[in-house]
Amino acid sequence: MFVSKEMTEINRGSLLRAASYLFRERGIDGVGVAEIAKEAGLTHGALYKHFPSKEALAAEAFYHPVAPKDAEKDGAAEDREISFEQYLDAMFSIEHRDNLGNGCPMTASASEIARQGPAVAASFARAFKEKVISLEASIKEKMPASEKRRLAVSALAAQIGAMAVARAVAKVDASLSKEVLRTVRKSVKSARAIKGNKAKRSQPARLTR
Amino acid sequence: MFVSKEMTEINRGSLLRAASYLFRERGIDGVGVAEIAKEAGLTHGALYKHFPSKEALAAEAFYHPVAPKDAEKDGAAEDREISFEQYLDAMFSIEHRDNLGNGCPMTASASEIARQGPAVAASFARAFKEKVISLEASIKEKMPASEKRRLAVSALAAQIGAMAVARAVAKVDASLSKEVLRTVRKSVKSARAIKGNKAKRSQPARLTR
DNA sequence: TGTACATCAGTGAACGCGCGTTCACTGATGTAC
DNA sequence: TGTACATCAGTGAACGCGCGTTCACTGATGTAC
Repeated sequence: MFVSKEMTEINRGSLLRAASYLFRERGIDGVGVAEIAKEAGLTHGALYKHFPSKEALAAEAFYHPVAPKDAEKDGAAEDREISFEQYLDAMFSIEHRDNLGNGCPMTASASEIARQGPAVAASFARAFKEKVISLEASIKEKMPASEKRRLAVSALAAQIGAMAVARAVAKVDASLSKEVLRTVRKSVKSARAIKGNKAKRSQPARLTR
Repeated sequence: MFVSKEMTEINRGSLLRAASYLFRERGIDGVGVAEIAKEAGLTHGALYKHFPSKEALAAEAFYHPVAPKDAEKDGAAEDREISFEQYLDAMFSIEHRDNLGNGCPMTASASEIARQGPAVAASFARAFKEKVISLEASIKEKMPASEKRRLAVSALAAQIGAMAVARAVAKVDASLSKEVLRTVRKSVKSARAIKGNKAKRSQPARLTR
């Protein structure tokens, strides 16, 4: 167990991957460093040779979430070429609710970020903005950039809220849990359709000004 | 300090009020029993004469949130007669972000409920449903009940998500924090306007079927 | 290429800390006489 | 109405526990000769 340079980097990657998965699944406060290290096949002591603190690890894990096991080396192969519609279907699905670990990194931790340190908050902000940009790019309808951004921000916020509620009540009121996901998805979708229509009418006039 | 029957009930109320405020402000995991008891002017030991556990206290505090200091005895004087529009303005305001303690009981705790026990989850579900009903009632536009419910559920979920994000990034990116609140509020409002319009056209046909 | 030795990732016991909870004790309240 | 005493809300020290973090130690790695 006593470790070549190559192995060191692999272990660091394992720690990040485990942290990324577990934080997304159960939130930052919901997982301890010991469990993260164990999941990575190490002890908690080793974790502190790679990261100065749990907060630093959390900040980095949020900064660039790591794919679970089948790591695709070729860059950002994640969010490639899926439509806004597909995004929404995936975001608000029951499967996503029950398997948040591979989903968006903000959902499970959302309401506890305010209690974390500034490094985590900054990382959360960055992750949020990137996701917004990624969402904007998936909107194919013609509409002003500001409308796209509004749609993307609203969709993300709605997803975070809906998922939090859906998970909170899942065990105690399964039908409410499903209703929330279904309902909010529908609202977001119809907002897009309508804004798309509105934009088609109003946008040319705006552009020529 | 050693307590008449009357004083006992007052103290119980103080504990509930302190818990309700602090849980709403900082989430269940963000506050300890000692702080709650201190806020109520008691010690943590006394708390366990009134509630068997922190979870039981949290469940009850969620069940019927208590007004802060100026306790209005005359029943549910809270949500009386404000319009959906005003609801939204209050929900998505900066003031609400920075003073969640007197706001809706779910926002600060949203993403940590899934880690709490079933009593808290049940209480959360109940609080959510009641808030939905209260919101539905504030929608004056003519539209099918199902549309009202969709609007109410979506507005609440969006608020929970937007507020979580707004609070998370408030210290680290103030403009993003404001943008999220403003943007999501606008989306919810326009969804209402549009659904209202759509409903006016399609609802009569639906009713006669 | 072979040998001696410094490096440093990883180990696991131990630390301090705050948490939720328990419990022996206190003494004003409020009942029984 | 006055006295004796059981009740029980409140106190605060103490409990066990899990947390994030530290640290003396280990021993394969990989460099210097």
